[in-house]
Amino acid sequence: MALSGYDRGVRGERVDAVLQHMRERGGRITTALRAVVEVLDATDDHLTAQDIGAAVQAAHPAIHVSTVYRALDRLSEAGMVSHLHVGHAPVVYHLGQDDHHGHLVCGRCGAVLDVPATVMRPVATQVARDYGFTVEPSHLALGGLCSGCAVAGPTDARPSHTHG
Amino acid sequence: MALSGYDRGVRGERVDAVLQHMRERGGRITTALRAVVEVLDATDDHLTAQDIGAAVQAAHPAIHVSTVYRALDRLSEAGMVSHLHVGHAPVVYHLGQDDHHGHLVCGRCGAVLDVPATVMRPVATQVARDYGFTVEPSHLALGGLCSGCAVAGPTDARPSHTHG
DNA sequence: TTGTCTGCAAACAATTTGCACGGTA
DNA sequence: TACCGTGCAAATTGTTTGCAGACAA
Repeated sequence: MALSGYDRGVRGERVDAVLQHMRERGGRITTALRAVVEVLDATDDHLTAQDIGAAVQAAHPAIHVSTVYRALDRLSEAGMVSHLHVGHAPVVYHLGQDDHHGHLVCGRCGAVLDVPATVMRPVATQVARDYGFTVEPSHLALGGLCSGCAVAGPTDARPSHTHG
Repeated sequence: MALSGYDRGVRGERVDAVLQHMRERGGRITTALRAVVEVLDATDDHLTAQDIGAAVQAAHPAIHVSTVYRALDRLSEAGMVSHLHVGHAPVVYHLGQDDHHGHLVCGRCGAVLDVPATVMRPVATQVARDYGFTVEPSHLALGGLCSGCAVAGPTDARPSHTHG
């Protein structure tokens, strides 16, 4: 899912770029950190911490989920990873600061589609004017049904716990 | 917070209307159910289950939080109550099916502002056309900063756990 | 009377944290 | 070598569930 409608950089190269950035920031490049970044880089999906943990452990069984959380924290602070709250499901993470896009979250299958921030701009402008509310495109999520699920009927925004 | 920009019906009358609806639906009108509805009716705020539990227990100490959850479930199924996921904070509930409005969620103070669905319509239309995605206005939340918090600087959408 | 709801406690899932140790710089 | 980052286990938080009893209809 999470079919990116636009370019997000060349896969693989991104891993090095991110790690380089983390290094310059004074952080240490550990096995866990690298593994997390690689997992995130290897997919267009928006992954939960558990998803990432499982993927990381496939290669490095000793790496604990709590370490994944801490790596994600570190990456978030550095602005290299963003998170998104999708309904009642766990938080999903993805590579890159997403200042430049919003999200469409399917309430049925849990898919997350990225949309350029430009789509959101009109609403952002209007609520700024009418409510004094500053929309942060990065933390923007529109609930609804993706094209695949729309044919299956309405939703209660209560998808099964697994997503994707 | 949650300054309703439009009318939501006369307070108090709503309680009876909701309970009446529940009765007609075949449900039983218990002390807990009535208390939950009254709490929701008494505020424009969007309350967490814990908030509601506390308020309910002020009048009826014996009523358990799990009962509040079950009452909210019942009310949700009946379409009398809607819930909203705000960032990493707990789910908030409010009276009325909110098919007709969206939400602005402040990432700093946790305030939830209601906005008429019309504001969201342009985006809804555009993503429907471009992505085949059907936006459900009820499950729509724009993250950002409310007017009060905007002056205090940017956010990480990581407010303190308590909100309001 | 009867079956829905409730109270309680325990289960659960996601995430965080304290502490001593290990590995990166 | 000096710390940052890690592993583990335990604590937290929000929410759900099983069960026996209570109460609305």
